[in-house]
Amino acid sequence: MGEKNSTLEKICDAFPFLRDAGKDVREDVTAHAQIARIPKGTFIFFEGDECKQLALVLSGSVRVYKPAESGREITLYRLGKGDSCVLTASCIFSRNPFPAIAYVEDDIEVAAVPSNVFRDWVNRFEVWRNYVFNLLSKRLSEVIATVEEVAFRRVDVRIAEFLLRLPRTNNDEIRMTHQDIAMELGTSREVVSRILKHFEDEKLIILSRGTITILNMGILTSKSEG
Amino acid sequence: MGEKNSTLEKICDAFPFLRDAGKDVREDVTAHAQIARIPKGTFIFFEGDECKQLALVLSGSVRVYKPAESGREITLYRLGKGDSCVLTASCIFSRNPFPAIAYVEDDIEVAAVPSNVFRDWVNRFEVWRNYVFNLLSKRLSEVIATVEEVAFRRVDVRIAEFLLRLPRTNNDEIRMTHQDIAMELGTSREVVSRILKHFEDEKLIILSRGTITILNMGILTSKSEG
DNA sequence: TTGTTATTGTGACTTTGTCACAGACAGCAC
DNA sequence: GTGCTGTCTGTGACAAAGTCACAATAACAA
Repeated sequence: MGEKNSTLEKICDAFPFLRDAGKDVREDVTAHAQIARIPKGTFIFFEGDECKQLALVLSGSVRVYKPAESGREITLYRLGKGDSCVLTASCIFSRNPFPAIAYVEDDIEVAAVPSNVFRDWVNRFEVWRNYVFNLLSKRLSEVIATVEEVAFRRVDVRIAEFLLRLPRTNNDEIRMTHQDIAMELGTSREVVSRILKHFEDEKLIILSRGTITILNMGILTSKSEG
Repeated sequence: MGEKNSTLEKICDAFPFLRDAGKDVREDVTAHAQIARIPKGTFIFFEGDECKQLALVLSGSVRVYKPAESGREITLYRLGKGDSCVLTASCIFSRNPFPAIAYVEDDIEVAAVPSNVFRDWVNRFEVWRNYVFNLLSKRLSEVIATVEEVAFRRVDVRIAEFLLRLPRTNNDEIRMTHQDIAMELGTSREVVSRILKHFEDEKLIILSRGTITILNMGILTSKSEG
């Protein structure tokens, strides 16, 4: 019983609207959600032909990206705490193939719910319906923002922006290869190397194998706005 | 009464799932949906701060696009028969600004439903929930396809493809300016002119002011696949 | 040490985007 | 007709981005 409560507590932490939800909603969650861990490197959604479980993400990170034949790829969005793969589920449900790939880049903890149970929740509870709508509109906004990025913005600006919102060590170091950045932004490794080299020439960063050290935040920031 | 029935008939024509739906669903539609016409050139969604009406499109065409500061723009998707702007509605409902612009490019006929009524339908009827989910997943697939296009595919290929799926007169003429094509694909007018000129040099098309005549479908098709 | 692999650098080239124009065409006024 | 006024298209020069082939280097294991 104590364990059950801590499970619900964990889920409420990622899905705060459940705190204000009715007792029936919360009891259903307790009754059907199974906490599970999925290790880094796992590709989700494509295991079986159908997905019988829907994953509500409690922690960790899932990268959803689109690959090209050429080998290039681009990140569309990420799933984190409070997200879930309803979108994939809805694609699969409506028999459209989901047009992207998702994989776990940071071990995730999920509350797994059988698809038919989740469907039932959406049928019965408005809070779940609202959740799903909000999530879907958020996703669409993100992907539209990606369209704008690739169609209209310069790559140097996008790289500067990207570097600035990346986690850094206390020495302002970023551990990431040029290839990784290219795959994030949908460009090619050579282009990233070239532009980073320019940044280094301008004393904005220092490059070494596998790490980028940020020297001059200010100018880099102004670049990311230009 | 005969009028009411013909209204429902019109709506069923665009939303065929209503034919198989329960009597309660259909009666609600008859009771609340108002047929209206919106003329070409109207910008939708941004009239008032909130949209109190949801439009179910019966005919015509709405272009949803993203503009850039430079003046360039790109089409994200279109709404036609059987579509609706639930997405916008959901964005507005969740207080995210809708990150694009929509305007009527071909007079549309819509069944207008008050937002709160539609919300009620979604709460009560599974057919409407399914409709909304299918629509949203379709939209997302479309926008993801757009990301792939701009990130990974060559402009000449995209233009060839675009020309081939455009409506033609019986003389294989397409009435459209280079600027229009550029705005469709998210590139610039000069690039379109340049590439069309190449196509003309290769005897694939003939250019004249405001029209493009397709000469050699076969080679153009093979280009569009390359 | 030597080999192996991942990562980065580089030069030459093509494609795409930008800018600043110059013509060319259609419609309309006169 | 002539001339005016937009809109549409063409062009040349350049910058930015993507592609290709290959060299150089760092990290690391055998």
